[in-house]
Amino acid sequence: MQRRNTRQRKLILEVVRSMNDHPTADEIYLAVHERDEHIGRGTVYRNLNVLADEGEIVLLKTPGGNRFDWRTAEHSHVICTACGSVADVFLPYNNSLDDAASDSSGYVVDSHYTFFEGLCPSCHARYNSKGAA
Amino acid sequence: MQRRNTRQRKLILEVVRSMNDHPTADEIYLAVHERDEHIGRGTVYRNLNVLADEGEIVLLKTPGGNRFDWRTAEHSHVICTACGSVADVFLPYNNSLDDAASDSSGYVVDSHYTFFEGLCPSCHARYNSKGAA
DNA sequence: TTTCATGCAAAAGGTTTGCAACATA
DNA sequence: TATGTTGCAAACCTTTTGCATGAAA
Repeated sequence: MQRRNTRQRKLILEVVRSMNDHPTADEIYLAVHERDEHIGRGTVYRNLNVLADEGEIVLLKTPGGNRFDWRTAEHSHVICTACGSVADVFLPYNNSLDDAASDSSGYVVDSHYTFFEGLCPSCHARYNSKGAA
Repeated sequence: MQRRNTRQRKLILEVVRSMNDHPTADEIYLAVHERDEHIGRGTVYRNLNVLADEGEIVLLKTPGGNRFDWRTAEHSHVICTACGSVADVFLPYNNSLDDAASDSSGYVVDSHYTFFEGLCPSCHARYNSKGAA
């Protein structure tokens, strides 16, 4: 299937690249919709999948919805267990883990990703000031 | 909120413990429903969350639905990218990663989980015999 | 008896899809 | 001109929720 570089696809990629966080699909739809109110959700969701497929952006499956990241270099993520915000974590990729996992599971493992959980700076500050653990 | 150990809750826990894979919430509902056709989805989903909350079982968020695992000891998982099946991976937990992630992100990281991707034995065999990479 | 939990069905939240009209190559 | 893509709305799937009824403690 030969792909077409439509006006909409270009706009969606541009918008994702302009967003600094790790927006959910719907947040991207909202941002795109602000720039062109005739673009539908279907188009945005479809194109996000296409772009992720092509490697233009990275799909990040998180509880509460798929998120997308324009940084395609290998890196991990941390999610705030209080507010759900996501940030980047740059750590060296440990290839040997995949081999160890293959041995342990019997699957042919070719990759892994690590998801960290914790509190973002502002939630941490808030919890601390309220005295909760 | 004082919890009650209802007939339904006991049955649901029993069913999860009897399932060897990593069943999705709905698969568990189906299995429970086979034993008592009056139990509703709401009850099963509610109780799975309660049980996970209490630490009786472990909630595993995967694309395509939440899965549950009766093995509560720390371990990782591998998912087959072809058929979606999930298996256990027993690897030592690397505490130092959390510190490194804290440094990298600015979050206060307290845990992480690693998700492996690959092919399960039967999908691997199938792909190989068909000649695909 | 008190109040937490159930069963049912409806709602919610996120994503995908069918299809006729449209636009890109 | 051929066919991938859009826009719209409806369908889907998984999970949550409202509420009257039922059952643990």
